[in-house]
Amino acid sequence: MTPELEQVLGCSVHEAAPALIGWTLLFDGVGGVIVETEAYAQDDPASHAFPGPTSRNGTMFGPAGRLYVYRSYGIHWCANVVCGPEGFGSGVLLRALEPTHGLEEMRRRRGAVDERLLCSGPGRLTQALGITGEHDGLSLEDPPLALLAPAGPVEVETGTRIGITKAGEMPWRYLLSGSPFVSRPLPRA
DNA sequence: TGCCCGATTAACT
DNA sequence: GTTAATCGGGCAA
Repeated sequence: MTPELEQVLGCSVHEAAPALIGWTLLFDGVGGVIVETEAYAQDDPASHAFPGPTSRNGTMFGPAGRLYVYRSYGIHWCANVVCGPEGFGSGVLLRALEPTHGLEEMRRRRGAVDERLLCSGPGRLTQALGITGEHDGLSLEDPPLALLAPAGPVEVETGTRIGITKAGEMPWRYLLSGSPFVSRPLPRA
């Protein structure tokens, strides 16, 4: 792993989740800038890793820098970046991208939709990039995946997580400040 | 072996 | 604002 990536993913998930905002995620040359993430720690009741390793979440207990993909509601795929020490079982849920690469490809996969709806949600993001359960366990550093560092400083905002029923009050959702590409805006301050 | 439920989305009223 | 679609994991029996 590059030192740059190691610095972001090697630490606690609560540092890794905000640190990933502003990075560019590509799958087969298609993707964009990460504008929304959520942290899922191993001792978090809302995390898949909470009950311990299973056939589904095994990737979360592997080395950092890999992709954990699972099926949600029997319909959608959701993608996470595994982080922290190996065997720790924590990950960062990728919730939204600002599309920058392969816009045509994304529109083809998602149908003709507004640009800001292409990747504004965990299920939409995977559909637009073509990520499925087959890609569970792939390294973010090797093709077809790529993770590129932000060019400059990134301003990050914090909120509560979405769509979960346990520990929903924990402020472990992170957004690129002011981005119109997030899945849901922050509640009015 | 069966039942319930979810880190969601899109299409309704 | 509400609800159906849809399937694998986790837990009870």
